[in-house]
Amino acid sequence: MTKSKQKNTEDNAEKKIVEAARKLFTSKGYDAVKTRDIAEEAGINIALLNYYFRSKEKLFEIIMVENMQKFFNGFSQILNDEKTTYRKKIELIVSNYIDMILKAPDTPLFVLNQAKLYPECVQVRKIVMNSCFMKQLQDAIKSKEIAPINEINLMLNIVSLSIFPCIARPIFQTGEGSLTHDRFVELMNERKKLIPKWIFATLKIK
Amino acid sequence: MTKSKQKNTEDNAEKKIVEAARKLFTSKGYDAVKTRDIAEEAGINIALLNYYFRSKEKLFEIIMVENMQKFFNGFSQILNDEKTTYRKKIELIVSNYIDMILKAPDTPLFVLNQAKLYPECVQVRKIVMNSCFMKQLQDAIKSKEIAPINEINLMLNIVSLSIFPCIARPIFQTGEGSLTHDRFVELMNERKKLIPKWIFATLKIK
DNA sequence: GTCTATACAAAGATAGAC
DNA sequence: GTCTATCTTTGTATAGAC
Repeated sequence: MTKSKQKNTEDNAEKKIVEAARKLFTSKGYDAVKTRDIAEEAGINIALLNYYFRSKEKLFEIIMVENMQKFFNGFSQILNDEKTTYRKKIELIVSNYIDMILKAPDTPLFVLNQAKLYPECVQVRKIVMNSCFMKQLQDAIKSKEIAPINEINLMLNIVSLSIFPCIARPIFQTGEGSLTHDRFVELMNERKKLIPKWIFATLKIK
Repeated sequence: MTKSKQKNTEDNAEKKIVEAARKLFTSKGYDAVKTRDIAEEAGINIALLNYYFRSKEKLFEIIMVENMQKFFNGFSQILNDEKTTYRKKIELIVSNYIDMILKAPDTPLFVLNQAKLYPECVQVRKIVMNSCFMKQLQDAIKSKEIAPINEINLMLNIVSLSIFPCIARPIFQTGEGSLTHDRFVELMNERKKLIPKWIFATLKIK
């Protein structure tokens, strides 16, 4: 079968194009990236991009779906795990997002920019409101274990504290005497423990 | 003086171009906006855009500076007001940002995208670390009035809780049974009171 | 100051050779 | 599958009439 003669090699053109597109689209967005940039980054000819993916738009879609999944998949799994407590879920959401951010620092801003353009593509509120996590939370409020809190507020707080620091990082990372990469990683790893503590403290307020 | 014959009218072309550019650049960014879009939005000919501003880039710079000032000016003023306590400063930062966000909801994401492209243009860490607010905070820690907390963490928490919800709004605002505009405004106004409470709660943790 | 027309440049997509 | 060459479309900037 001559068709699959390239399937075994690791760095074929198709793969290199996707990798280049992932890097560029994720960090700069659709409009700022030119097909010629992708071709150069991948070390191939522009014509090949169209040969494999038909258009810039189709290629972008692949990268967008990838990023959306990276951003939301772990999240909804954690929220609906019947075996963990709501407190454990909070810890897991935080560490899950911080790990993701340290590995793929461009993904959050990419996803948020995309979500602004196409809000209809992202359906998080429903996922959150119908989740196992929400039920556990409402039970804890009913039994007076924790003080009443608006569920949207709580969810916003958890993701804000986890994700925003990575988005705002360029603002805090100025020239001299500033937040180095290593220090930032250290800080975010500390926050894995601290954010759940802070969140639990807010749940005690009457 | 024939030169200023248009200065008095309210809706001259120059002004209309800036307004159109503000709207489009702030919501979509530099690359996604075409000069023809701006001209159409302003109801003028493309040629006029070049006549008044020489290029798309120069026009963009005007809008960028506007947005940066909108985002940072109030912030550094509040941080350095000698007459307010650190607790009052926290309340003011929160309500200042939430007010700004409700009035100009596109500005935060615009600024963060810009800051990522040109981190050297934004010098916030220095402003925060050398501020009156920081000194007051360190005094409060020394006198055991509050538990020790990393200053960067505290600052991150305050701005995360205030700003992120507006950036993440499209994610939570799905089709049916969802966060309407009015409900969002209400929620954010509630958060003006709640965020300082939450922050103060975290300052009590040993 | 404002418009029309147009030049000039960049970007996306395709045909056809190898 | 990959390249060169080229076409089309789109975007930016300018010249010149009114």
